[in-house]
Amino acid sequence: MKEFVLQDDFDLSKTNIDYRKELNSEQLDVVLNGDGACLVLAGAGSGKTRTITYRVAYLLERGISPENILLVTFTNKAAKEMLSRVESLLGRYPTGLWGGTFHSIANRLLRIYATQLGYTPNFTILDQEDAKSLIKVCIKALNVDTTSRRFPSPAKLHAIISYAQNSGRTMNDVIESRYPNFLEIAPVIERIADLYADRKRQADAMDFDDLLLKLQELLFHHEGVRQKLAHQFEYILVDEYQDTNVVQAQIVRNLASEHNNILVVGDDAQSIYSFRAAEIRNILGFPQSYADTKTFRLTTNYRSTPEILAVANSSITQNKDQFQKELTAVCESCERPSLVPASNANQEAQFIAQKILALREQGVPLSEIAVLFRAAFHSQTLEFELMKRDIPYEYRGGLKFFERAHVKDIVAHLRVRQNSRDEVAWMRVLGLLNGVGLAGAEKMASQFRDYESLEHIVRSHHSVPKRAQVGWEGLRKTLEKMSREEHPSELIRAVTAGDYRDYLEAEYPDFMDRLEDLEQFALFAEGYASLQTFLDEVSLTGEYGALREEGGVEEDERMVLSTIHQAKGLEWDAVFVMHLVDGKFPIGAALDEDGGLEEERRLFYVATTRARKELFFTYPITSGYDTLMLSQPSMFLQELPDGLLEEVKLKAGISRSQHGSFGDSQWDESPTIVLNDLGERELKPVPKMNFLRDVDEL
DNA sequence: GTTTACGCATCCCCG
DNA sequence: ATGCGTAAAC
Repeated sequence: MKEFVLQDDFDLSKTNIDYRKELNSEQLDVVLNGDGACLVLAGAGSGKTRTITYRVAYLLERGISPENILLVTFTNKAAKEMLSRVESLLGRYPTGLWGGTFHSIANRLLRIYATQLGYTPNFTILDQEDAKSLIKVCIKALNVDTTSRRFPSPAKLHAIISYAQNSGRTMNDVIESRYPNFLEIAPVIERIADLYADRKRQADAMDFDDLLLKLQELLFHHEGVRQKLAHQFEYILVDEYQDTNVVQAQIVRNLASEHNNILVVGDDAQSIYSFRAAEIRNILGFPQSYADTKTFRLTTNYRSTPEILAVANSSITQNKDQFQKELTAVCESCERPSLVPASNANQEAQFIAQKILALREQGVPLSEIAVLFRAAFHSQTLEFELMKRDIPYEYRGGLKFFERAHVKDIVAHLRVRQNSRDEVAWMRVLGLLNGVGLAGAEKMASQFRDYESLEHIVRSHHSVPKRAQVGWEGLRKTLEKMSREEHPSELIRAVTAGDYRDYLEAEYPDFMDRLEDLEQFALFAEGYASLQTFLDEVSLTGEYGALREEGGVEEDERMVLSTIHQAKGLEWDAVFVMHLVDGKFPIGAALDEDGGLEEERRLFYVATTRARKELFFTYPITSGYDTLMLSQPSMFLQELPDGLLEEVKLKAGISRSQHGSFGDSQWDESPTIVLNDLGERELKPVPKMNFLRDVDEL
């Protein structure tokens, strides 16, 4: 056992926590010797979160003030979880500790220093959709000819602009290397990008990229601020460092520039955010960037069975561009992961639903079961199946609650209340009025630009298109009421009590449900003291912080549907990875990109290593409802050596299979897949009745 | 010139 | 289901 050099001024026997007992030697080493520049290479399931949590607790026990510690995590949820674990370790919540994502930390700091950068402290945050609509306005304002072949969509344009900013490269460079087909229109794209930046300025607004960029700008150009902050953050810990980009790395470097106590944790095998310009060299080159870096390795996997790890280890060795590593399992042996070919997406969904029920019978709680997929919309068929069987689930990925149209409408109202220069919000609010489209909204919004506050705008006279006059009068009443209110929940109710209610009723058949949503939203808002904090939370998390109860079902009783990206850092007893066919996973579009295939494989690695005990790989061998198309199983499955997986055959009498326990009679009706003598798959015709039923379910 | 209605393709991943 | 582009009405 390795000996540890302890801090002279600190006696480990006097701590509340028995670090030696609760951590393994690798973890303990990090916790006790994590001062200075430290790189922790932590494999999946190696107790990374545990190590960081104990490290924070240790620092606090050593007498470091919470406000001198900065903990950067990949999601805000992760930060909250870690801090509450610190609380249960220490018996007190580390109030004042800085924890959150890069974006949320940047937001907090920028609210303080906004004026030094030419923004006001109540600047607006633009989300993806806002950014898109502002770019749309810019395209129109520039009179760009978009009819010429293959002009990029606003979303694509934003992706290009965003990538350039996050990678610290020029637009031209990015277009040349990643979007060569847009090379001829590169000058046009740059003009759009410039106008987009101007418009954001004018609206006192930042998009997500600006949050990072402006913070970096602040630290770089304002020496006093850098010194103050770098002095404040005595200890900095960064989780998931393999997914940081160059801007984030610069921010970290600046913030750590006084004390140099910078501890980063990550795993190059789990780098899955290159589309966000994540820079793997940040972690690989960390020892070169920081002198006297101490490197730690966590290589013992406490999460998964050896059989699951064998699959993960074997798969990731196919990647060339990586550190060689192998995770060692300590869990007991169990069954091999299952390989489940289904005849179509519907049967795949049926199998998963059925198996989930069987697992629950065996005593696995629903909250310990997850189904993972590559793209948010891959879960559709499964969702129908789960609803049909009343299996409660929680969906992660895809449209977040705060991104739903009616919620965004309300938020837009709140935003103009907070920042009356917020052009994007105005466009949305005005666009709701009858007779007002893109042009009309812009005409009106441009008149509002010079006013100081909402109150002034409401009291003044504006030229309003004839068709919109009635609508505007209604809106003016709502805004008038809003300018007298302060609290977010009252503001929300002011909107839903006004003309917006009529709009909802006219527009959506399910408007009662939506009104109910908005009342929930107002209730949620009651927990916030200021409008600014509330809006920040809405923009930066996209989802309720605390899970709400739906239909009386609490979190514990629900299984999880999630994209693999969102499943990062999480774990479950039983995991299904679905839609494992070529074209879907690895997803076709990824193969065009440099290193795309290897990133897809890392994604497969992340998915695999989420499972503790049971793992199922499922895929439909056909797709389409009218014309059946045969699909190939994912290459990630095909490239695995024989014997790692247990193939499950779905057919009549399936209860005889080794996995047993789904001998439900309805399987007799299901399409049949058998292996012929050569081991090739034969597809039996799909029974007609069954086929029609499938169609009805759409 | 604008708005809106309608048919069509489309949808990777995130804060 | 959403969002785009195109064509008809205000």
